[in-house]
Amino acid sequence: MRISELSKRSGVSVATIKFYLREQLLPPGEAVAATQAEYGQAHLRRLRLIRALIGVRGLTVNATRQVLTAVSENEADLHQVLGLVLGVRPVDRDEQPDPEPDTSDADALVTQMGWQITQRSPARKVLTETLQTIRSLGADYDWRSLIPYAELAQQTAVLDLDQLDDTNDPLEQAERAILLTILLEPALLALRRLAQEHESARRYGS
Amino acid sequence: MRISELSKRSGVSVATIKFYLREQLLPPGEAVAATQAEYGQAHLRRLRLIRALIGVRGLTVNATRQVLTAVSENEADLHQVLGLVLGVRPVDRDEQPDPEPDTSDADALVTQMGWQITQRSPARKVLTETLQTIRSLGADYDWRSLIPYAELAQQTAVLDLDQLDDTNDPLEQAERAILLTILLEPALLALRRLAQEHESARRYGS
DNA sequence: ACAATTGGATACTGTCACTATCCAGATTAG
DNA sequence: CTAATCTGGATAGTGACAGTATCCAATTGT
Repeated sequence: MRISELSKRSGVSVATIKFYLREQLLPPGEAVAATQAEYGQAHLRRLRLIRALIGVRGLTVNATRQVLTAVSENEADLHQVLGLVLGVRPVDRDEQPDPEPDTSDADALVTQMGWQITQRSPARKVLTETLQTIRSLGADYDWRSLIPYAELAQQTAVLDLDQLDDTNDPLEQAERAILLTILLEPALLALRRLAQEHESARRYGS
Repeated sequence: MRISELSKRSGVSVATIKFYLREQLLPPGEAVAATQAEYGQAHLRRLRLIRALIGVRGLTVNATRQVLTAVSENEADLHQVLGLVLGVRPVDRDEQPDPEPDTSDADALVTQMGWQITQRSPARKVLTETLQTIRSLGADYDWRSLIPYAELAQQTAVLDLDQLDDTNDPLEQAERAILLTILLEPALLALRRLAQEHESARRYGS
């Protein structure tokens, strides 16, 4: 398969495919001549995954590369892959992470829930920052307010991980981990918004 | 309070405040002379809210303006405010929404759940698109797979709306609606990631 | 009186995800 | 065989977005 066919089958322009090759999101095809390379099904598959992560979930190119390399370098160890995939920062503005970001709210919550989590999970920072922001807006809100949410999150996580046991192929597990952890996120937020709308209609509706 | 004091108290640069004024995210101060205006507590409060929506949640300036005007124009009707806030598109690339976006997956799910939702909720489209993407990546996934998630989302929504009943002031309710629906989103995703990491450690951990 | 600050207009910057153009070599249609 | 097309690779340009920076004349504070 040459680049133009890859483009046709994926619906991604040749220029964009070249861009992904340059950015090392897509591995180069097998060079068959100085100006000719061959691409396979794996490329098509990966290209679709890239489009999903960037287009649907809105990951940056950098974050996407982190996810993809994490998966291809650690296919064997599902727990490791999950850790790496989960460790990808939702927004990675700063290059230098602060040596000691404040995570006190998250720490308290994690302890209370009895969760076993590495200290450097970016989610800790996100959680603490969001809570600080909400408090700075005058609401009376701390980690205790989130405990009911945390319990629902735990049930969600059980649902998620159950679906990884369906298959035994490590590569497929790794890819499914991406789908379930990252790609499902917009859908879960959409579900919450729909449920909120329903609940709002039920309580205050005309 | 003049603009420089507003800047100091909010931590937002004068240039950026001017930008928000230009973009009509922040209402103009009370003009006291040709080159002098007075800002009050409401401005400070709103400025912090703007920063939270743009900085923490990553809304665009346009989406932020939609949320803020929705709130200030419909303070009275909480259900209406919620509808407008929930209707803000997470990403608003296209100006012209397709006349008939495919929402079949979401429709089936909404019906199954017995939810009462307007047809034009953007969440329907997000949901359907995400499912289509996941399927195009080869996974066997449809709206039925989301039912357990939808039930958890419903419980989440109940938690959310319970917290709006704490106060009776419409303005405060509207602002709290923003905090709970929009600003809490990154925190909920962070909670899910933490729970996933814990569950992964529990199942496959060292 | 005079340096500093203000609101407002205009122009500029940096980032990001592409997109377009060129080029020499390779392939294919006639 | 040759002409039109396509290829991978390098380099430069685009458009959207969220700010920044600079100027200006009109106030202020001191």
